[in-house]
Amino acid sequence: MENPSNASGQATSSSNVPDKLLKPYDPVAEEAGIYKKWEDSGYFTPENMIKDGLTKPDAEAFTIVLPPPNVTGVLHMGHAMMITVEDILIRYKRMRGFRTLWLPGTDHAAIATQSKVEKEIQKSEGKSRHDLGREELLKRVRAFAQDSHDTIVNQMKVMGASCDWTREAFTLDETRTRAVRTVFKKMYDDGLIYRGHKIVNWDPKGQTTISDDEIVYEPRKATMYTFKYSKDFPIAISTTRPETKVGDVAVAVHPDDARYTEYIGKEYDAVFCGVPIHIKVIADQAVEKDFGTGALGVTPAHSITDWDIADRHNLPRPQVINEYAKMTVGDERLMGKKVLEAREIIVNWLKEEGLVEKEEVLDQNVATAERTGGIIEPLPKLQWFIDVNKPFTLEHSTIDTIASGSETTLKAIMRATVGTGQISILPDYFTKTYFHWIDNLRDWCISRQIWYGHRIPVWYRVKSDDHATEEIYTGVEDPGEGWTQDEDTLDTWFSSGLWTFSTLGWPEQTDDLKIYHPTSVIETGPDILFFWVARMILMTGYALGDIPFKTIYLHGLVRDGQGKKMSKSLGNAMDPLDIASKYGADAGRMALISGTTPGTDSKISEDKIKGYKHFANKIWNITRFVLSNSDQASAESTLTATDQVLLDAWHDVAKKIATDLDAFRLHLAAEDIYQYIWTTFADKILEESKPLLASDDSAVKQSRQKLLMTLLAETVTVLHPFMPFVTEALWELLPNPSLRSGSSAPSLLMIQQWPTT
RNA sequence: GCGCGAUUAGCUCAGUUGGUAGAGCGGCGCUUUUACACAGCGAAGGUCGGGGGUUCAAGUCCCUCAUCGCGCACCA
Repeated sequence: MENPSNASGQATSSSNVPDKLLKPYDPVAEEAGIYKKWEDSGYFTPENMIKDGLTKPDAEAFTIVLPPPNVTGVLHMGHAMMITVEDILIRYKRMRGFRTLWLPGTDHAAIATQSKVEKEIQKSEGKSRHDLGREELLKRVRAFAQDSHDTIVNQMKVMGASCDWTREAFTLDETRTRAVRTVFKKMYDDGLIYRGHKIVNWDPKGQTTISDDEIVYEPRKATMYTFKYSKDFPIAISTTRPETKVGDVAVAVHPDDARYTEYIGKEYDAVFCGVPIHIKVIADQAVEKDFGTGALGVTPAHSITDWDIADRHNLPRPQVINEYAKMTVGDERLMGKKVLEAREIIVNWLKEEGLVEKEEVLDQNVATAERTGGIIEPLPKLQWFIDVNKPFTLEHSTIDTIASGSETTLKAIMRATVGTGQISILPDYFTKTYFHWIDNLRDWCISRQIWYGHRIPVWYRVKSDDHATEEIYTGVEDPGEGWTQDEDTLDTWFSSGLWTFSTLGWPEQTDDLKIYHPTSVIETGPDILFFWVARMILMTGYALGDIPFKTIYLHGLVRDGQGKKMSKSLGNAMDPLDIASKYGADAGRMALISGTTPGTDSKISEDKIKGYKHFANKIWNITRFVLSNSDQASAESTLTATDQVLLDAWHDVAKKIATDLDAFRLHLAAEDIYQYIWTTFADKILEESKPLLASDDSAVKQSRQKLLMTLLAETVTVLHPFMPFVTEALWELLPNPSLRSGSSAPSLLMIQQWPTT
């Protein structure tokens, strides 16, 4: 090979230094090709690793199921964080000899996806879902989901995700549908799923129910009016929602409140803005003496606490507001009016009648729907629920403190698994948050009035003999002719809750299930600890009597350089693809993981990413130096005492990195390998080597050459989980690149063994 | 109201069981020395939010206050 003459004179060339090493590292030129080599090798699939003798057949399994990204668009930096953390763990464990499976998939995200597509259709065609009809809308949503899926998979590959694409799953595909229906039927038969007429969170904007967890509270100013229903009514009450008061059936006071004892049990009639109401004074512990007048107007149909009070006192529950947040009672003044208009009308009426005693403005949290922003209207509706407190028999259990065949509840399962430490949460202070949530957990409303999702596997028909009785069927298979399926779909978290085992083929008793379940780690953001993580624990405990995973690793939110939350509307969102094309996926990964601890929000800036691009180039140049100066390096050379000390010191570093990775301290591991390579290997060892390599003492020289080659191969190996692309590219350029003997497998760094044990 | 977290160098953050404060970026000075200027060398910069306590020793443990953020509840 000819010595390339370089104008900047930056390189000495040597016969074993490949041309491309003479130029700065170009991530964009390398990364796509490298991913293809990995993928073509088939080694993302653990069975192929075993087949080729790279993993022992009896090796312990290490499993992560990918938290399925919603098919609502593109991946953002939060996803990038998730993929980076998981890929580091997976690559590390693969190199440590585990039977390593990273199972990918996507989530149909029911309401999120449908509302996004609906919005787009409304915008481009001016049509609503009702104009299109159920089938046509679903067709559009599916097409959108497919597009979105393809984008996501591409983004993941660009980031270097080493997941087993042959096992890819979708929360709405056939296998997952079978899992959903199987669990539904089992829960229905156990009496844990029931259909009930209860007060639910109704989103008038999205025209659907939502769960408690899908509510976000927004602080607003509200006027609280203190008034009496009529002139001769003895007790004043307070409310910020006078329009609901036409639905009042009682006034509740605290049993110990001396001011009102004389009225308890008495009943009154009044005509409230044209609506006749009948009010009974009752005593209930739920009333706070010190709030307002200490008397609470009970509106059972439109307030969750009032519904419960009505339950306790056997009160009627007249509905006065409908699904469109409009009044359903009264004369022409109220009937059909929106709640806000009705409020004004009633306030004016109260004032005219001289019933208002006090008006004050206060701060209030208004419940809004996370997805649509609509103000939640509590309404009584016939919906499907999961009973979290009802005892049932758990036939088979490996959950600590819950024996097979014993009676338990879903709440108890969620408590036991985490309480005993069988599942641990990182950082552990979230354990407290988790228990707090369980304490406040009520029955889970699982039916949604949208079309995209798992349709509730319940069918109805009217009995032919009496033409009156309704028959109900629930099951995995469609019962066929004459039956009508429930119109509603399931909350998207129902199917996500099954994810760790539905992806492994359940309800079939597959080998995958035996080998890879329970999974090792679930890695996700704390924002879906309740939505998803807790539901997985619930569902797995119920369906399998087992835990879904051993460790919950919660990463923090990724914010921009100024600490602002990234969002499209703020224009500060970063696209993982842009970062990869500008700095390389490796740089993006290192920037995401360095200086971040689980549970803590992190900030990422282009400067930070740029720093790690420089790091990739640094290793590139280290390799150039080592290769051009150690061409006579031989494995047979003996290390001098000095060099042995240096090698041992590196092995100590490598061991610490392994310890940190085992304990999920990824940020420490990343910083240690970075520090070692740059400040120790490059700045010290390489510099000190220059005179030694020029030495006449061949023992010293050969020892040093061997040391450099060894350190290069091993540091590149240890860095691989963090920066898989540049390390793989360099591995290819090393002369004798195999740390794993006796295998005919292609010499990919990805499948090498970790250098220390 | 209950609970949780954060507060460390100009900026962004590490700091695993208590043992003389670290990194990256930025800034400053010097160096184009044959791996790399996407670099090297050097220096600067912190009473670890305030106060109190435990200890031979506290960024690290305890109490308290302040500010910021988060979760849950309440919201008549």
